Amino acid sequence: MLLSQTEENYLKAIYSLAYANSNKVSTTLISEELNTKASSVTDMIQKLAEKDLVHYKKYQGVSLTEIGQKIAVEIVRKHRLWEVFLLNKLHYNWDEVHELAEQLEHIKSNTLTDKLEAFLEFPTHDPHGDPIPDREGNIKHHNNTMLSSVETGKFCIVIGIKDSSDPFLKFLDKLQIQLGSTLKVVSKEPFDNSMLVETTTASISISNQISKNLFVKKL
Amino acid sequence: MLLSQTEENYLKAIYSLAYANSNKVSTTLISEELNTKASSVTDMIQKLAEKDLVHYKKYQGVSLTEIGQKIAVEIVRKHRLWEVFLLNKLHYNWDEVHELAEQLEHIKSNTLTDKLEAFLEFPTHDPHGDPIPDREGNIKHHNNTMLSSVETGKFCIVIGIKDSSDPFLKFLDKLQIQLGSTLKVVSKEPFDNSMLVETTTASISISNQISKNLFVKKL
DNA sequence: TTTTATTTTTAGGCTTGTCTAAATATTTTA
DNA sequence: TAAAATATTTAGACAAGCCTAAAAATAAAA
Repeated sequence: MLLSQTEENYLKAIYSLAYANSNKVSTTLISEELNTKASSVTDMIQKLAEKDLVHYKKYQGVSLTEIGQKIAVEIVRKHRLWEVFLLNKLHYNWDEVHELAEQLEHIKSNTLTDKLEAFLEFPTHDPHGDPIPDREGNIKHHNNTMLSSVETGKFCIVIGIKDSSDPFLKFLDKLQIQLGSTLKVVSKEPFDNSMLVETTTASISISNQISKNLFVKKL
Repeated sequence: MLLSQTEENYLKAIYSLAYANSNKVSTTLISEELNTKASSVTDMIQKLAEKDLVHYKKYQGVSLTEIGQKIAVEIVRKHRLWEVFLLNKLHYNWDEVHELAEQLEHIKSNTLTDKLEAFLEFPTHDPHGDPIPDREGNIKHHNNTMLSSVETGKFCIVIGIKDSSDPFLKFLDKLQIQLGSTLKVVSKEPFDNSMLVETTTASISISNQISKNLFVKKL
């Protein structure tokens, strides 16, 4: 089945929203995700339903069919592999790769994704710490420990981030916090839940808003 | 200026046709190149003329403006760099890269092309032997010696091909003729202008149609 | 439970890029 | 150079994806 970029973007949007909102997704939610109007979403949903890519009953919201889900995961796979390429090979910063990957994920080829994956030596996670689905669409979800829940005095490694917004990524760049950075929680401030953290190079204060958005692995 | 993929493809088509046909290009020629109808071409030409990307007077054919030419060369640059990537890094065959590069050349980014070029270590030619324009759009054209004009007994190296059609590329693959292959012209047949040629591994008969399409450097 | 507010869908319209068919220009040929 | 052939342009239509405005359905509040 050959889909337009737009159709692919709808599937991807539904996929990520369904993941965050337990399956059924509303028209409005999709329209916000894609910066379109609800009426446009309805149009496209009906088109996708005709192609058996989504389950749809009027006024009841949408969910992906098995095929729709499979395609969505393939796009996610492509997106994340390209992100790795851009970061590891072309030396982009991790806050720059997303926008470009949004374009590259739509390149059509039977062989490209697998060749790219092999060239990158089968990475398991993208620069944001999100897992890369394998050829069959299987995804290994990493654990959900946030920096905010690490105890005082303990060490941990940054393995991913929850909020991939541009300002947040730029902020992390400034703090010199990267995937794989080792952090030590020196102290916590009960008043505002901020914490004092040591990196290998500096000692920094991190607000609760930040620490709730950093996935870590405890050491 | 932000152009659609379609607009970019028109500029590229006009560019390569103008190169082969001394500047002015006819509507029909473009329609054949792009597999559309002449009327569609007229529509698009008028749109491109409004944007000052082509010179156009009714019934008189089109040519690229300076800006149009600049954009066309940028697309060619991107196309050829991606071809090198696909061949050198992802290990595609040279008859497979063109179609994929047709997609990749439309990826929009201010920085991607230059980063890709650096990653590939500033290649000067693509897998078909065509020169890669530099950042400023300068192109080094290679010499025009065809295999058909090499004298009996002389050696030469394959540096490019004229006709990049899929069957031709596949045929070269089968003959194990690649960029950089050394050939020796053993004998020529005056009757049909075919020639007997020795590669490092075999001795093959090459028709005039083939030998007229292979750029070589005499040794 | 009935009214009010919100969400979703329908209806009709717009743009891009394409098409066919008809009209107009240019080129070729006799 | 006039008639015939060919090339180009115009006119009108269509699909994809989007929009606004209005109608219909659902959810929330009184």
